[in-house]
Amino acid sequence: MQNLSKNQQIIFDLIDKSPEPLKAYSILFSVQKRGIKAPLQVYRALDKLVEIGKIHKIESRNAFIACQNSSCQISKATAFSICESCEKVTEINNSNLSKYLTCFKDKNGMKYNKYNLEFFGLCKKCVSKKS
Amino acid sequence: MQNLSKNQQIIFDLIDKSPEPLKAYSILFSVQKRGIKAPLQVYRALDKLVEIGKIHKIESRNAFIACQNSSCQISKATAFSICESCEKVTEINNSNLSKYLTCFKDKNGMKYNKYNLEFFGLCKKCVSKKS
DNA sequence: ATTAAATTGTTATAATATAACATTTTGTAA
DNA sequence: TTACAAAATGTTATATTATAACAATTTAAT
Ligand SMILES: [Zn+2]
Ligand SMILES: [Zn+2]
Ligand SMILES: [Zn+2]
Ligand SMILES: [Zn+2]
Repeated sequence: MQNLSKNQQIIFDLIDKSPEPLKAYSILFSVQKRGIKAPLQVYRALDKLVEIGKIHKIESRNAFIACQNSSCQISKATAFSICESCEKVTEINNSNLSKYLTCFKDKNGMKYNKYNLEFFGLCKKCVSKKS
Repeated sequence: MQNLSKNQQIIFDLIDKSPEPLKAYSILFSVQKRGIKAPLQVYRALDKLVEIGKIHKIESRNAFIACQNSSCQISKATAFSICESCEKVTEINNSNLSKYLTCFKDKNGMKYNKYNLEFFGLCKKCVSKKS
């Protein structure tokens, strides 16, 4: 794995330190003091980081999170749990699940080489708050 | 299931007839001749149609497709296959898969009440074209 | 008839993402 | 070490997707 470029490193560090998924323009705002001034600079770094599997995009939220697995095969098999109340997102690392989905074949005979799964619900904290 | 309103019906008909997922602004363009002139009118109808399970949003494409199952429990359990070459999208109706995912519990103990799964690959047509 | 909920209409604006082009840096191989 | 190609950067403008705010109208149940 090659080193990250300057912009990629700045943006990865920010996402990696964040306890929650970050949106592109909130990233842009945060890194402006470090010389990254335009949306494209952010999006290009994000694209690359996604491509090499260091971060993932949470599609339903248009937000980015650092890979918590180090075992996602370059973002080809991703699963997340999302709390609909506090918006906490956790990457799921479950070998049974990933095996099941990686091997899954539908009737149409199509061969899949990638999947993304998002679960929604209430995290433990939010469940207890409501009761 | 109550009847759809005028705007909802117009927009559902369009999506239902389309062989491919439709994007909001392409829908807007198509229904302007029928008196729907503003983005919000489209988005409101889309929101409602998603809510009642008549259509689904393909999150990775920001596009909408009619439900092909009639058995999606109000969009609480959705799975799609997406061809990365021709962008054909098919809703997967596989009881084994839906059972597995509906019952899935991760170590974190979080209880899920909804999921969305998107598979990516090459459809049969596109596979044979490349060989 | 009364009323609440849902839907519609409308203008403006926010948020997300890419096009196009020029320049610089980095890695690699003659 | 020079020459070349690939990757990354910088910059301006613009395209695409989505929501805020407010007023009016329609629908459906008492
Ligand atoms: Zn990961
Ligand atoms: Zn929560
Ligand atoms: Zn469906
Ligand atoms: Zn295809």
